[in-house]
Order: sequence, then C-alpha cells, then structure tokens
Amino acid sequence: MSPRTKLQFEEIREEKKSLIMNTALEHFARDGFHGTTINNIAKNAGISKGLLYNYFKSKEDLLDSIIRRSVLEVYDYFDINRDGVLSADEFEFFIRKIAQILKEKQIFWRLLVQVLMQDEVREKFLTTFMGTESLLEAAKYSGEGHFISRIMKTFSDYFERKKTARGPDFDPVLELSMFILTIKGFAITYIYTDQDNEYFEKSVNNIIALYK
Amino acid sequence: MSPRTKLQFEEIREEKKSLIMNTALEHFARDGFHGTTINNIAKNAGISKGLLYNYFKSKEDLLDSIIRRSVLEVYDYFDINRDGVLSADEFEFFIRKIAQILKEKQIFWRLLVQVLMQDEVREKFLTTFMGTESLLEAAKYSGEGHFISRIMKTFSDYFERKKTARGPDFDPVLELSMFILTIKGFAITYIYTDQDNEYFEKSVNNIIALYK
Amino acid sequence: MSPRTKLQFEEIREEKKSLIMNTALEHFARDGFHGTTINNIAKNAGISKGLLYNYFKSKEDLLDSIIRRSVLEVYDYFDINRDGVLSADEFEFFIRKIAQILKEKQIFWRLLVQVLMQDEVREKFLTTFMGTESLLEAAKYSGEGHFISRIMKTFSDYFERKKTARGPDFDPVLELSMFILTIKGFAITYIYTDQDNEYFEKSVNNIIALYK
Amino acid sequence: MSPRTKLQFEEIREEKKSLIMNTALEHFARDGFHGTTINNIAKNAGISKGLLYNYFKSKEDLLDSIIRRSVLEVYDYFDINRDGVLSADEFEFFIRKIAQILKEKQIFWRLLVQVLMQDEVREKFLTTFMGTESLLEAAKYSGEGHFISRIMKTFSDYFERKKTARGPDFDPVLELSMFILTIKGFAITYIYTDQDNEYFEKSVNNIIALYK
DNA sequence: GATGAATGAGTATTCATTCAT
DNA sequence: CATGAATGAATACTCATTCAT
Repeated sequence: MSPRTKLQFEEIREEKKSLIMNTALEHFARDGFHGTTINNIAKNAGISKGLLYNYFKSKEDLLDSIIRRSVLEVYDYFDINRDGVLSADEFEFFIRKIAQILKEKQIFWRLLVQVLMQDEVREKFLTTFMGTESLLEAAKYSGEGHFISRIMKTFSDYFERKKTARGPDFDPVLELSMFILTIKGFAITYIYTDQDNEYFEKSVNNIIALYK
Repeated sequence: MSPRTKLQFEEIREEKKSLIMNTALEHFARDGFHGTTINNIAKNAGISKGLLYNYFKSKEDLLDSIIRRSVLEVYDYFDINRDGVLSADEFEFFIRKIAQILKEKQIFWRLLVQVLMQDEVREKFLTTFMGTESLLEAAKYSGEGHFISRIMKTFSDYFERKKTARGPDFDPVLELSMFILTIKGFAITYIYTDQDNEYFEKSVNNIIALYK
Repeated sequence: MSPRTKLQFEEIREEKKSLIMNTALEHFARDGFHGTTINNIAKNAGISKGLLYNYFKSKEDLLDSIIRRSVLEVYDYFDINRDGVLSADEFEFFIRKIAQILKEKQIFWRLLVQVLMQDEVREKFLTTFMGTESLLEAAKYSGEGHFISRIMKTFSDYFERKKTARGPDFDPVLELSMFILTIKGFAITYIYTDQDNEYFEKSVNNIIALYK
Repeated sequence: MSPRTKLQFEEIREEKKSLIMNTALEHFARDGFHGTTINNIAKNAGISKGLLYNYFKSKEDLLDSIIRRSVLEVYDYFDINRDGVLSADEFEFFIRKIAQILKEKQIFWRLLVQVLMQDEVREKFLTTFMGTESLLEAAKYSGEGHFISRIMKTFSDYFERKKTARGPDFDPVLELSMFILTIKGFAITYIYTDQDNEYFEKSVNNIIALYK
C-alpha cells in the first residue's frame, strides 16, 4: 500500500493524455472542431470530463496539443542527417516519404486541413510553423524554428540548381510553385480517398517523373 | 397608392433572400458554419432574426440554399452549347474559365472547401452534385442531375481520346487523376492566396501546357 | 396585429432589466456575488437564463450595472445646487441625508459593502468613483467625474474652515478622518441592524453634535 | 532509528495544520472564500490535496478552524486577570490593545470582515461568539462561552458607571453604541489602509480622548 | 411582411471531494 | 502519512428557433 512513485504518476499521465488525444483526434477529424463536444470525447475515451480538464487547459489547448504532437512526429520523419543539398534521389525519397506519411497519418491530416480552413487557426498555425502565410515566401527564409519553411527552402534550392541544366527558359519559382500545388492537390485528394487505390502509387510515380 | 402587384412582392422577396444569402456567405466563409450566428447574419443584413426565418427554414437550409445557388451559377458558366466532345481549344478555354471563376468567386470557393471538410456536409453535397464520393468514379457516369459528374465525364473522354495519339504507354485515367489533382491543388492554393500574384497566371499556363 | 413599436420594445426592455437587477440585488446582498447563481436569479425573476443574457453580457456586467445605477441614484441625492461652501446647517443636512439614504437603500449598501471587500472589485470601484484608494487622499482632489472625491473635498474644506474658529490645536485632517471613520462605523452598523432602533436617530444626532 | 513518539507525531500534525491554515488564511483574505481553491491552498502549502483532507473535513471546516483559532488568539490578548471592573486606565489600555491587534493581525481581520459579510457565515459566527446579532444586545448578557458578549458587557458597565459622574443627560447606551460604532469605523478603515499612516495613532488617541 | 423578446437545450469549464496505491 | 488521478455535480454562458404583437 505504498504510495505511487513519481514515475508511476508520470506514466499514468502520459498514457491518459495519449488516450484523450487519440480519441479527440478521431472526433475532430470526423465532426470538426466545433462539431465535437468535450462530453463526447470524454465518453468515448471512457473518462470523466473533469479528468480531461486535468490534462488539458481547454478544448483549444487539446487541439493545439494534438497538432503540436503530430507536427513534431512528422518533423522526426524528415530529421535525416542531410547536408542541405537535395540530390535527385533524395528528392524522390522525399516525395515517397510524404506519400507514406500521408498514408500513415491520414486521419491527422484530415483534421489539420479542416482546422486550417478556419481563418484564425490558420494564421496562428502558419506563424508558428512557417513564419509566413505563403509557402512560396516560406521558401525564401531558412527560419530556425520553422520546420515547414526549412523544407520549402530545401525544395526551392533544388529547383534553383536545376536551372543550370535546363537552360534559361526554365523558371525555378514556377516549377517550385507547380510542384507545391501538385503535392497539395495530391494530399487533399488522398486525405479523403481510399489510398489502396492503384492510382495513389501511380500518382506518386508520376509526380516524381514530372519534377525529379 | 396602388397595391403592390404579386410580381413586385416576389421581387422584394428574392432581393431580401439574396441579401441574406450574400451576408451569410461572407460570415460562413470567414468564421465557418458553426462559428457564424444567425444573430450576426441578421444584424449585418439589417433585418430581424424573425424575418430570416421567414425566408429560410433553418440555419442549415440557409447553407443549402447558398451552395445550391452558387453551384447553379457555376453551372451556367459551363453551360455552353457543346456537342459533348471537348477539343484541345475547348479544353484550354475550360481551364481558363475555371481560373476565372476561382478569381471571381474566391470567397464562395473558400466557403465551399471549408464546408466540404465537414464529413456530413461533404457526403450530402457529393451525393447531390456528383452521385459518388470519388471524382474518378464520377467520371464514369453521366449522371443526369449530377452536374459535376458530367464535367468529369467530359474530361475523362478528352483524355481517353488522347490515348490514340499518345500510344499504348499513355494511361488516360492516370492522366485524368493527375489533372484533377493539379486543379485541386491550384484551387486550394489560390483560394487563400493573393491572385494578383504573377504565378497565378503562369500556373494556369503551365497546367494547360501539361495537360492540353 | 401590428408589430410592436420601438418605444414599446424599449419599455419592455427597461422593465425587464429593472426586474432582473432588483432580483439580482436581493440575491447578491443576501448570498454574496459568488454565492448567487444566474439560475436562481432567473428563476426568481420568473424568466429564462437566456433572457437574462439578452440584457446583460455576463454576471459581472449585471453586478456592474446594479452598482452603477445605484451610485447614480445616490449621486442625484447630492446633486443639490451648491456653491461649494458647506455651511454648518448644510453640514447637518448632509449627515441626515446620508442616514436617510442608508435607510432607504439598506439592501444596496449591504451589497456594496460586501462587494467592496473583494480586492479586485474594490480597486475597480475606487478608481471609477473615487480616483484614489484612500478617502483622505480623495479629499485632496476635486476629480471631475469622481463623485465621491467631490463630496470628500467638500467635507475637507468644511473642516479646514473650522480651524480658524477653533485655534491652532485643531487638526482639520484628523477631524476629517475621525468624521469619515465615524460615518463608516455608523453605516456598517446600521447596514446590518434594524434601523427602527431608537439609537439610529440618537447616533445621527450625536454625530452631528460632535462634528458640526 | 527509534520510532517517532506519539508526541512527535502530534507535533508534526499541529505544524502541518498550522501551515495549511496560514496559507489558507492568506488566500481567503485576498481572494475570498469562494475565490480560493483547495488546489491552490495545497499547492502553496507544498502538500497534496489528499493530505489537506486528512486534516480538515471540508473547505468550510478549514475556514471554521481558522476563525476559531484566531478568535481564541484574540481572546488570549484580553484574558488579563481582571476583576470585571474597567478603570479609565484599563479602558485606555484596551483601546490601544485593540489597535495593536488590528495592526498585527490585519490580514486576519480583513478575512473576518469579508467573511462576516456573507449572511450565513455571519449568523453562525454571531451565534457562536456573541449569542446575539447585535453588539448592543450582546452587552446585556454575560454569556458564558460568548467571548465578545463578555467584552461588550465590560464596556457597557464602564459607560454605565460614568453616568453618575456625568449627570442625568448622559445616556450610557448611546455612549456605548457611539463608541462601538467608532471602533468599527476605525477597524474597517485601517483594515484596508496602510497603518504606518500618522493618522492611525492620532485616531487612536482621539478615540481615547472622546470616550475615556 | 417584420420585429426582437423569450425560450431551453446544450456546451465548456470549475472544483470540492474521494480513493486506490 | 502522503499523493494526485479521478469523479460528477454545478455553473456561466450560447444560440437556433419560436411567437406574440
């Protein structure tokens, strides 16, 4: 009957937080942020509302935590040891990685996209993770804490380097923006579509063929 | 002081409805469906809540009406006299038309995209206007009332016909899905971006160059 | 069946607001601000919670409104045409006036005192109506909007003028602060005591005898 | 490693209780009873909520304990060996004592006053320590456990005795009630005011001059 | 047609208190 | 003795919708 140790408490905390966040993610992604009630989350997680508020300051804080956690997870995927120069093969690897993440975290991306449609959330998110509102702008800076900005810069450099090979008619910024736009379209499409579809893979290959 | 004719009453009705819908659209697009209150719409439209309910059965009915109206408007854009065969030039015309509509109705598209992220709305909308959940699937049917499905079919046929010219390696369905996905990415991008950007036009040209 | 006029609406509004404020005042004075629930106020006023929030932004706004209204009422009592100089008879009139107000608005004063014990409310109130935290300090300034400060200044001047008559040993500031302190004690006592007590009147007379 | 004796345990218990009560007092006085949370008290006392409930049955019990303890402390101040007759010098001593206690326990008095504004608490407290609601009434009885009543009686007798010296116009009850009222005003004033103010001492002297 | 007062079910949030460890 | 996770009832506040005028 000895009291629980600090570690035990910590474990319980982390487990419960995770449980709540996963449950909430499902709800948010399916019903939207406003359409989801704390009551429902708590009920589905099998806990009381009070406990939820023991772990998260507010409904918004819960949303924040989910986004933050998932973004950091995504960041890990890209945290490979690189010299800042993206070779053609590395480029391909990247694209495949993005497709893979999309597959594995489909439900999160659905939430993210939905949430990013709300203007306030959008602004806040972009400032936090990109440092600017436009992906094209983001590509110009190598913001320190701005994960997305860093990736954009990497891609931007990639297309810049292609200019020498492709000649003066090649517009690297246009190429970059077409590439981003295509990736976005790809993502939006497969967030809501069955990804076992044969065209998921085919599209990936095609994007690589187009922009590698 | 002759009494107003039935027609005049009808006109007033339509004008008021339009006023309400326009005001509501702005709010929905900016604050989301849940984030918008009837009170706010009524106040901004300069009418009373009661009157609003005189015109629309419910908040959802108001949303429905807006979507329905706008879709019909969009439909008008495409209601050119055509023989069901899309020539290369007609294809280009189409793309430019889409870009133009995107520009002219940016706020509506923003709303539509946002609303379509909510699963319930999404399903309802897709059933009504497409007859299926997947654009690719939609291309297979020439649904009667299904406006979007019809457009998809037109594009599908277009890429099918290119197969003969391009040879056996050409996969028309892949081409169609890459095309759709690109249009989606283009739309999503410019719904939230300043469209006076030089890359708006450049991207349009590029998409045409790629898929014409 | 003609619709209600603006005036009619205004009347309804004012009546209901008054009803709510009176009901709330009773509750606040008896159970304290925190001890009173919106539910109870609404129930006792015979209206729905929703309506209450139609008239007051929040529970705190309701409290604010009550205080503001009552303070203005009290202000009216003192808004006599005066030259800024308080004669001995006017002094007596004042004291009797204060006693009278205390009697007529006992329940409000109970609330006010109770509320002023909460540090935050206290600060806010003092800043709004006095311009400083100390009555003694308030007496130094003739703050424009600061109703209480103005009264204090009047009393301060009164005791200053007595100095010439009473000689060098007379400390007008001490006299003022003893006077204030006595009035406070008087108020605190009779806020919670049956005022038909014979010593209510006797005390008033005594205070006048002491400080006139 | 000799086991702790019962006495040692008792000491620890008392120390912890004291720690909790002191912490709680600070919070109650600053934020009010309702505005204070058990969580905050526990956190600031450096203990767990559970332990707090090991010492006090409820939040209200904690409040009760604080008041009870402090009242007893105050009682000690007055528990001088006296014959029941208050001489003029003893009267002066008393007043100075009250002023001193006010200074030393300012924070407690603030709490007490605040808490006594809540009607329920008020009633309970008055019954327990005074036996009646009115200080004037309290002066009539020499309630056994009623500490305050006893003090009132002492003062009452004091003013009664002065009647013989002052003549038939002297109303001892009026004098007593003016005295009480002045002390109350003095207390209320200096509970919230910086007591290093020179008028604190001057007021004390003045009260003594008036009622000795 | 037109108004806005009125409703009530619903929502996020708080907090004293309990209890397994 | 000691911890803090867990509960649930209570509370302020919101908002779509109705309805008397």
